Amino acid sequence: MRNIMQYWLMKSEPDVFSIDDLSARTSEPWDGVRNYEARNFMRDQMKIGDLVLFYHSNATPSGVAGVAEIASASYPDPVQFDASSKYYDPKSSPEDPRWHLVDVRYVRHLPRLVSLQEIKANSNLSEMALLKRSRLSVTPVTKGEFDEILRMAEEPA
DNA sequence: GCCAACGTTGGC
DNA sequence: GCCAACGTTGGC
Repeated sequence: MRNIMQYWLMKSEPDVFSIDDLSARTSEPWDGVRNYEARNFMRDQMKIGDLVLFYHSNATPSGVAGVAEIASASYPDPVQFDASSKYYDPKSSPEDPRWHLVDVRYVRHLPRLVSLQEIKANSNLSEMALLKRSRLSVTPVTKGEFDEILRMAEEPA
């Protein structure tokens, strides 16, 4: 039986790691997430091949810049054990890791950025978790929402 | 750079 | 277990 494809939105600050950076790599471990709900999505629900809206946060403007895909099963985030990392977690251990991640792989840039402002203005997207949970860096997206964002990117802003 | 939203920590 | 203090996210 084949798995049902799921859709996600993952935020990254483009000054730190942008869709251009992702496109230059084979895949990227999505490390540093330190929110339990976001972790649970990665650890428990993401499957290889799920599609991701790559969202630029803290940007001018912020918005969806591209598409990525989940490229690995979840595994413990290695930087949680690295005392020199800003993401080091002294309460975690390899025997009982607290933080898990997945690898993310570039699929494509959108023809243009679909801004947060446009997303807010589109009544088809009013239920997006992005809008309801503005601080969560990993959120689920419905197929309808995913398709709508891609459709918007094909049209002039 | 400001600050509102909101998740986490820790004293009690 | 409550909740005030604190820290972080992210739009503007």
